Amino acid sequence: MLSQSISTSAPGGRKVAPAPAATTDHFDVLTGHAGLVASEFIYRKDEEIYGEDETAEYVYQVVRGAVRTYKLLSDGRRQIGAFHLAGDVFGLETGMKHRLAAEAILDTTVRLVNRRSLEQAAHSDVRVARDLWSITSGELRHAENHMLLLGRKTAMERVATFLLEMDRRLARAGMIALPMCRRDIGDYLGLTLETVSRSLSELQAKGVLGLSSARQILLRDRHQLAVLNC
Amino acid sequence: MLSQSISTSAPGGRKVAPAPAATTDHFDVLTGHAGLVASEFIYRKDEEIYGEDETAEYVYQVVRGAVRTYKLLSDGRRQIGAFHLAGDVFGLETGMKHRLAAEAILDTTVRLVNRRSLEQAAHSDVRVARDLWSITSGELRHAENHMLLLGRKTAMERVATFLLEMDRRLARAGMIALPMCRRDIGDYLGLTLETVSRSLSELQAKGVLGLSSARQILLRDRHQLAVLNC
DNA sequence: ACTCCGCCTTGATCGAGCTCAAACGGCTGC
DNA sequence: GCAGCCGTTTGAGCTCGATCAAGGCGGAGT
Repeated sequence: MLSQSISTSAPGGRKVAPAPAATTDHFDVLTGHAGLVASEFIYRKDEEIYGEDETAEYVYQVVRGAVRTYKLLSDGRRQIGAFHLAGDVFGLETGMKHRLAAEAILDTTVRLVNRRSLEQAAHSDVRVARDLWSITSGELRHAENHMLLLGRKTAMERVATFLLEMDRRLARAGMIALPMCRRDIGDYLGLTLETVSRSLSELQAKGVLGLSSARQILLRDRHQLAVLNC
Repeated sequence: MLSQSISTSAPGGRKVAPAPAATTDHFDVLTGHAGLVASEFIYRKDEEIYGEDETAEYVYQVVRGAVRTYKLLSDGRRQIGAFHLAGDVFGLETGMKHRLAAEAILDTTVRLVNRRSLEQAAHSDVRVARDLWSITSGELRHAENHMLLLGRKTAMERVATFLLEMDRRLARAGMIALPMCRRDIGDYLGLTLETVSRSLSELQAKGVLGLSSARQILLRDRHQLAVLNC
């Protein structure tokens, strides 16, 4: 089945969304400058956006939805490197290939721009070049923090750090509406889904958070989480 | 005691090395272009080069020796993010501050260049801008691979990956001469020094490697290591 | 040559998180 | 309204790597 309601042209065999087949409007977060052609696509839940080691033709920005990027070991063990939420850029590379695979966590709209035209813009506009570097640098900062988490934090500390990150990135009206399942969280934190579930239950029992449903979280005591976060 | 044999001027209160107080020669790996003033410094074993959250005034390149960059938790748990060996650039940031601390693993000579002058060069020369981005992107690639290691690999797999990385980066005449102690390796791999030691002993017992001394390693069966590395 | 000290190895035990298993709950489609 | 299913929770037992402990080894300094 197709990812989009109307199919027109397609990069990499995928189908183009109807309305803004080509716009000169934004990709603001990416470039801060116009002159680039951006298209919108919709990926369905669990659909692959690109694979590991696939040639990197496009750079992406999440419009609506959420994306996970990950690496796999040959036996199926998975490490999610990052979750990308509305506004986030992903898939930006300096080399030829994507170093992680990317999948939609739920039905997700992305804006994408040709990677070569972006590099061309960077060639003529130093501000674009600086923006590209800044995006990669931001990803590196996240990865460095995450290495500390994966290498040295306890399960409870990992979950606390995760909750504070999600609170910062997607809290609306004090509530966190998680787009991802427990397995995704586990594969992000280097834990099993059972350990994630147990940690959340323990935090709920202690009154640190409230779970109105499994994916609707209310943080009641951010200070306590921050202590766990070290 | 001072880090250098002769002291002259000093950035950040440190003492300048005698010979090349200012050269227009290289920092080749960094810029690929001249016009930048680079100084050389010597740091002694275990000396701090910069601290976490310290203002980033300089970008560094290892000339001789080795450097570890790391983050600490409040209780002293440490995660080493990377080892930087001869030729490697480190300390490059887009933000104001260093996100990891840096220490010399042993007596180490570094070349350093003012961060602002480097950014200025990037402003006028798009190739410099591209190089800076590439360096950060290379660090990100390493961090992404390391997240997979820290989140999902077993102790033996981590040690195997480490050995292959060091073989690639510093093998001379088929031998690996490790500059770092077992604790450093453990803090890099998210293990204890005892587990690192046990893993190496086991690999030696299996004939995969030979230890002429604790830090002199001969890889006898790279294929077996590659299998463990997945 | 000897001693000291830091680094490394090895052994014994412990425990945090994993694995295996079962039951629960909420959503979807009939 | 009901059945089935997927995601989640909870329980029980196990295992890998951590912790605690004791020696060994080799290089630096006297």
